[in-house]
Amino acid sequence: MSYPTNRQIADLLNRIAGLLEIKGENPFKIRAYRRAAEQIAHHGQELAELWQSGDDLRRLEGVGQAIADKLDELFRTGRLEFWERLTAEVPESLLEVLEIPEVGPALARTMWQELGLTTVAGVQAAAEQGKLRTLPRMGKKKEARILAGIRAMARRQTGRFHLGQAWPLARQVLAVLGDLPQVVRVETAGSLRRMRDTIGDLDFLAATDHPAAVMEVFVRLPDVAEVLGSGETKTSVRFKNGLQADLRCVPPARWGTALQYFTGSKSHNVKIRELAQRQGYSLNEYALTREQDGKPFLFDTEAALYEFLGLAWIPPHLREDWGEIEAARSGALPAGLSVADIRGEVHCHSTWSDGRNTIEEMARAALARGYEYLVITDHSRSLGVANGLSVERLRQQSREIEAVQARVPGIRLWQGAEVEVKADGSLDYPDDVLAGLDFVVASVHTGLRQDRETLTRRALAAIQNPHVKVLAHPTGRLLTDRPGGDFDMEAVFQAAARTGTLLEINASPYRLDLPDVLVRRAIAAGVKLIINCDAHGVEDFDNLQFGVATANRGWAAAEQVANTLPLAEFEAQMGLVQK
DNA sequence: GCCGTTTTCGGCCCGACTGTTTTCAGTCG
Ligand SMILES: Nc1nc2c(ncn2[C@H]2C[C@H](O)[C@@H](COP(=O)(O)OP(=O)(O)OP(=O)(O)O)O2)c(=O)[nH]1
Ligand SMILES: [Mg+2]
Ligand SMILES: [Mg+2]
Ligand SMILES: [Zn+2]
Repeated sequence: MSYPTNRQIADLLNRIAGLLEIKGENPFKIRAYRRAAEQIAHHGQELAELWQSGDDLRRLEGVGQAIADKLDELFRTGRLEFWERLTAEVPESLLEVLEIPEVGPALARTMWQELGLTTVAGVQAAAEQGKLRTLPRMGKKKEARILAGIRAMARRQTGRFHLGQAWPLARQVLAVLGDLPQVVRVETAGSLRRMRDTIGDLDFLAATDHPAAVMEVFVRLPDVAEVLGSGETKTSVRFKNGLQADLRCVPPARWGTALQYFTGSKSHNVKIRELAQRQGYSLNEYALTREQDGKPFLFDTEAALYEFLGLAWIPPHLREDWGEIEAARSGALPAGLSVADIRGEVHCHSTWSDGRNTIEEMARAALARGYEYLVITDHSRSLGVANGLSVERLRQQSREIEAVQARVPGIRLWQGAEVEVKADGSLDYPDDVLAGLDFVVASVHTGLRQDRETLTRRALAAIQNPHVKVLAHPTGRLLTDRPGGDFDMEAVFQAAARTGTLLEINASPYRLDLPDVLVRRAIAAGVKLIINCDAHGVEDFDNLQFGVATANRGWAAAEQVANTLPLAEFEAQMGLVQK
């Protein structure tokens, strides 16, 4: 029997919240379900394991007696009576209706009760026939907005995007807005500033006394397909590629509070505002207002605001309500690391397999970034689609790397390989070949849909192989569609901690693997990490910032990341021979 | 439903934009 994962539990609690909302339940109860769901989704250790070892699930924030009882029932029986009763009362398909932009719980309820609509298709048909406008507080315009929302959903333009799509577009927008004379300051906010692994929309904050002029430029940006809304201080657009963007404008004097607000996360904001309340203030994006006399306090910087509330400035990537507010109060925020702390990488490709640049070009690009070392790890022989190297070609490549090393003496090069972990757990080169390599990185690329036991056995075999120094992209997820394999990550972490095998934080925006949540859990388990761009071309080294952000979001410090070590120490620690 | 540097009961963040609302509800940030 397999237990529900944290993700599945969180989804269930969110679905309960949605149906309760349509039912018209107490909004605070609904918030409680959503809050529990979020905390559980962000918990690095599986609740099923905690439950099995007899831990009290109420230790999790947001989980009290009622939800703990439900989890207990779920783990014991695989069912939840409360959910079964609820779905008997409120059709589950209404949750899809709730997904339609512009359709909230109130409208979902009236459409269901007044018109018997319970599906997206039904709502669409009713809207096309002009039936929705007969409902209270409904009219032609609202009906049209709903139809547009359904079409956007059908074109799959309402999902989430990875950083590789969001980041470049955001830089372009930022450059245009930053050049305007009316703009005093402009910054990305929201999940992009926090560097979440996926981005729902782009958020921009501009400090200006002329918001209309700035928003005018914003809606005329080249790739804007549609203006979704535009008021005095805020405008939303959708770009041609489906990404949405919000621009919020505030007077320059409000910058500190506004940036804090618009950076989020939502649950972080709620907690900060509750903290302000307890201290006798009310906080919004404009000011911190003293309740007793209505005196407003304005802040130029976020740091000044956090300090006023008795907190250290919290880096945006930590603002997820994972305990960062408590840590900021007690001076226990993680030290973190920056891109400049990374001294080299041990996982990259060249034209020898599926890379776009030669070994020399990769070496020179790494050197130009200030790297002290680089391991070339082309694919191993069984990965035919990626032009994996035969043993013979591996030998030839070794001579090529030596030749490049002679031409590019400023950076230490080693020959490694990204070696397939085959379906039976064996590696793709024989031991003597592995022994001849300076650095072996192991990857599970194939058979990621195998069952938990098989997959975990493969990962453990790789970690325990004495030649393997790194397990690359450990979960195998691909953003934004493919979830990782069903590995027992707790077993993976324990094995890696025991053997000292490094777990990768793959910085590719398609992967970010380990994900932030698991980085945090891995660190707790004593695992050492390493951040690699898995560069397939020189420009991929720019992705390092995403990997570093993922480490930071997982509360890492430099000492837990092996490639923050300078060359000599790295060599010593990795047992690399001096040639 | 959860929770406690005033509380085990009584609170629970706060504001922008839209539409048909003639005084504000709903949705979203
Ligand atoms: N105080 C408060 N702030 C909010 C609320 N909803 C959103 N915000 C703030 C914090 C968010 O990070 C910011 C931008 O909102 P978004 O909906 O774009 O969320 P965010 O960018 O965090 O995630 P996303 O990737 O876009 O889904 O606005 C809210 O209900 N209350
Ligand atoms: Mg956003
Ligand atoms: Mg937004
Ligand atoms: Zn690779």
